[in-house]
Amino acid sequence: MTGVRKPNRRQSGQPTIADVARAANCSPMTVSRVINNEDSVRRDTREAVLEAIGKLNYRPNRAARSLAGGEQLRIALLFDNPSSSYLAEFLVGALEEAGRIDAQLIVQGLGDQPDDHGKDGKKLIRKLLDAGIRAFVLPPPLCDSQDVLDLITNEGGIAVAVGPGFASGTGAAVLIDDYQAAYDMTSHIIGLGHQRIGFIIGNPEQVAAARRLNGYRQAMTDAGLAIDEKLVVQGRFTYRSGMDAAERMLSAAVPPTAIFASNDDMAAATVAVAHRRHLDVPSDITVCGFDDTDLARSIWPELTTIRQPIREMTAWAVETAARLVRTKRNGTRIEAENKFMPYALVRRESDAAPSLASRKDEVRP
Amino acid sequence: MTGVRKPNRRQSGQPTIADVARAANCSPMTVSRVINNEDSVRRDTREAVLEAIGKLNYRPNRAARSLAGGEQLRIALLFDNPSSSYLAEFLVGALEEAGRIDAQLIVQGLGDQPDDHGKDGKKLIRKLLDAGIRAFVLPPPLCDSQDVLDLITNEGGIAVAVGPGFASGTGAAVLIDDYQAAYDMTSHIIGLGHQRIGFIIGNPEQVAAARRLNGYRQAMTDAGLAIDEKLVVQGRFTYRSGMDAAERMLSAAVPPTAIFASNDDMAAATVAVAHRRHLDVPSDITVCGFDDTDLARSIWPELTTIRQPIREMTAWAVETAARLVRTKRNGTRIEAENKFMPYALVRRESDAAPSLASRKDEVRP
DNA sequence: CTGAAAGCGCTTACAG
DNA sequence: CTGAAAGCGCTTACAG
Repeated sequence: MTGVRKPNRRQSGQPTIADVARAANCSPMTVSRVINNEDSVRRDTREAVLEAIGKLNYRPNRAARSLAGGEQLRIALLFDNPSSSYLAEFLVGALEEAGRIDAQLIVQGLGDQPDDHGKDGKKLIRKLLDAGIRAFVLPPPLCDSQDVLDLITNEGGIAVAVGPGFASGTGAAVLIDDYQAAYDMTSHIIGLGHQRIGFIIGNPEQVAAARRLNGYRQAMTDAGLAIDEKLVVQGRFTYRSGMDAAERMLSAAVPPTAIFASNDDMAAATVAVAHRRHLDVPSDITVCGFDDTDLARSIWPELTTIRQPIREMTAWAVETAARLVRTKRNGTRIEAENKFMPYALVRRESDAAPSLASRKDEVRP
Repeated sequence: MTGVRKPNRRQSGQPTIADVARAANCSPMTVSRVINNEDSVRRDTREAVLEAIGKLNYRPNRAARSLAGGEQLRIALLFDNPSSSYLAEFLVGALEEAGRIDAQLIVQGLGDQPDDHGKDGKKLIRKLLDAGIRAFVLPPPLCDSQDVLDLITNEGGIAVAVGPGFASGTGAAVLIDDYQAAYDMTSHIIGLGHQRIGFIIGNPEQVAAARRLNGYRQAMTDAGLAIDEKLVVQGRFTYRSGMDAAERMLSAAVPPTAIFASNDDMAAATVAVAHRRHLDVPSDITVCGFDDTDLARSIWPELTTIRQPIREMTAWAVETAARLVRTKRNGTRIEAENKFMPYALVRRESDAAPSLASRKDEVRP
């Protein structure tokens, strides 16, 4: 009477798709369909399955899923950002999310040649596409390159941009409202009483840099303040470029009483230049940054700056990349998707009202 | 004559364990044994398998492995380092290696409460152990806590330390010779002509901090220079602690002509304090750091410092953690293992010979 | 709209 | 030291 004893190799004791099928009185196949959101399931069948899933607290086994599906969800995470504190946040956010959704992250830097990014990036992406990777998470300036985006799209890949100037037409993008953030910071500085406010522009390859510049300009205009074009200086988001820009501005016949650098590296450089010229920050000059990287708290005085939720942004990017790959595989059309995240103005010690000494130099409108 | 056509569901075209078995003229089982480093495989069999693996460029399918094995190689990567440029390097090294060996990384930060690390760390590690994770890669100061190490060992886990003061008795450690590196830097400063050289000590919880201090002391003594204990000041590896220490030293009746801060954050703070006091670096005072984080190149002047190969160190740690877990699973006894990596003194712009003005203040021995 | 069968690529549990 | 069989938990490819 005794049948062959089936060896039990189940480890976890977790319910399986078969358990759910039994509880819902259907086949495992139907459960699978419900899990994967296919719409060819009758409404009440679906509901019964969902109820069983809930009751049993069933969670699909990811390993089985990817083995059977012949897929392994691999997401390439390219980075190229000069700021390693940005990078650290970027990576941590991605790793946490990848762990959550069981995606494998392929992390690749773009080398250290500062001006070859376009080419390097395309070469690397081509290699990854050849290796069968279809999902890419791209930080700026890579995600601002239409060439790069086109390359990925043409090969059937998915690109999710983190912090671009605009969303790509074929993928998704997560960003903050750089324009509004710069507008807010500029208004904050104006609110302190400053009128001659300098601005250091970021890397011209990044659209976000232009948006920050526009925010500054509009805030100045809205406050009825004239913009002295000598005080709007091109930088490249690097420390070195910030030093050059600050030197130029502080050598002006009538120097600014405040400088808004469009990232923290350039703001830190501005503080260093000010100190070298024996100017106190903030009593002689206000300096504000953007990004709230570690550097903002690793210099003295600590920087007033704009904080982006970088971790959350990358996490969203990874999750979205995974989702879009699945969507695409199902043949569903993908709509461009933009996700705006909140930012915050973080006030620290590098800003203050202009001193009387500097005020008398000001050109009143 | 036509048999049943077997549907082919293979997607990737990647070679499987069966392909390797065919090429090596053995069973899949034997290939599996070789992959998993079991030692019950005859030498020439193993070699044939390895050759086939190499020739076919075979990579085990992760999903199949964890589905069949009921488990997945998961390595917890804990971090707690205040420096995000260190963290970025740390993560990139780990990710690259994890991709290579196909391990899943569980990345966890220890929160932001600065003084609760011991407790927090233990709690988190216990949670991870409960979740079945057996491999841990730990940076300082976590890896310097015997409590933490014991906890992991007692639960049958493996700990690999990155940059500890000493190797744990039950796991492995990868480090540089902090003592010798500090000795070299001190000798370098002495070689420039300095005699009053201050030193800022790091976090007392980290054994590496003490080693750096010892290197400094020995180099001074070997050069026949007296150490003024007023110029050996306790810091905590943070920017803030570096500022306090530098303030103290530069307020001394006879201030130093050079300061060797035992990490870059404290060195950067020292430069800021010097600037605030209108001292030029390096013409008025030499400042050197340790670690060569991004910060070293994000301030002006750029710091002369000691570079550690952090990426390589973490990569080794991940690889070793994976290897030790497998070894342990096989029941083989694990020997403590120490890996020393090379370091380099990177000379930049923050050091110079002492000026004549400062020389005349010096106490000649 | 639903299901029975076969298979994904590996490992466990035996057996020799 | 080596291998044949069965199974991990899911999905694909068919068939109705």
